[in-house]
Amino acid sequence: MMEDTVAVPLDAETKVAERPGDHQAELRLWLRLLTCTNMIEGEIRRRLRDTFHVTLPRFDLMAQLDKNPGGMTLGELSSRMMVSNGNVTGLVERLLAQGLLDRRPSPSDRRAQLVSLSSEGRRAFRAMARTHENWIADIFAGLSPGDIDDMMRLLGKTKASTARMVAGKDAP
Amino acid sequence: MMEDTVAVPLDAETKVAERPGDHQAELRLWLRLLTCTNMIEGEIRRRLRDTFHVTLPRFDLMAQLDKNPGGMTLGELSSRMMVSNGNVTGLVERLLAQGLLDRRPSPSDRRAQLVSLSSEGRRAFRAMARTHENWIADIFAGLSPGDIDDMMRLLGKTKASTARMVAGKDAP
DNA sequence: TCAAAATATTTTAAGCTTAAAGTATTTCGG
DNA sequence: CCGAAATACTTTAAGCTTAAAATATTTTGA
Repeated sequence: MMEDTVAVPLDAETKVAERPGDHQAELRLWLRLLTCTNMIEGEIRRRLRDTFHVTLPRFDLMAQLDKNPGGMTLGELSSRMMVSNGNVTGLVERLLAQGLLDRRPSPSDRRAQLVSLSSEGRRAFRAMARTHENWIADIFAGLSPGDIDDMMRLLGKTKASTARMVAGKDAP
Repeated sequence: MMEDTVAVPLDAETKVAERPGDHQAELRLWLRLLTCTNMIEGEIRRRLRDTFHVTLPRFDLMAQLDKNPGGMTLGELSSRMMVSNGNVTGLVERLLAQGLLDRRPSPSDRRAQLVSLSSEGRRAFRAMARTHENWIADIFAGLSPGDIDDMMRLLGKTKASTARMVAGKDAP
């Protein structure tokens, strides 16, 4: 059997199941990626809570609506946010109760409803978004513009590599 | 495109708040980092569930115990995993109920207890870890060794930059 | 047309997660 | 020694999240 054929697997796309199970570099990369992201996400959550008394999921939902002033259905929110339908149902309920959203039936589909930011919701979101943008800039202030470009490129490559594994891959 | 003179609300106050509030590059980087990490994490969760009927937090807890055969206190688990004490209490309860953990009182401190993998837990974890390692290798298969090095370095830089913001920073 | 399939949403049950408050024990300073 | 502070852990209340089942409506195809 092919033993010492270390030669770069190229794009072979053959599962890694090659020789020995030594994938320490990839494991360490994944651990660092996860730790780093969680650290940033935790800090953003903490600040949103302490400064604006809002949770990250609610902020994210409001951000989607801010980008779509015409309103969105729950299904659109669900797919844009990459979370389940039931999740969106609950988030919208709570934001409606806070008076940050408006809701109206879809004119074309009686199953669906359209939600959008209320005027209070839009005002609140704009204020939060400005500050949030500065937090993010501060967090990445240690990276040069070149670093940011490099990281964008590498993350793009990672995303593409991951996409090959998600959903099917083997499916005909 | 956006109108180009939106009169930046220049509310300064933070260090980044230089001239204009244009931190689009950093925002896009953060969005991509988050999306990429969530995509990978979601896939790993899905596979752990479908293949081994285990959740990621339980897998992570078992991984800590596998690295510490002498047993760990809940507090050690909590700080290593970077989650709250109450969270660990619940995870340990469920893993004990599954027979995957052993628990004994700490010989030196009657407030504390030591938990470790049961023999069944160790056997189960080892099997899962081997497969998990291959999943991670597959996911990052699109990155060259050089890419992995670059990404490790950039994430290290990001982590250091973030650490400056977390906990205090302004505190005297 | 009309029944079956697809779609939009809600409900349910289970688990993860946290902050804050509470309990038990240990440590420390006087 | 002894009371105060610190530490290890648990409990509680609230919210996030998902998969799966259920409901309502629309679309589709014979």
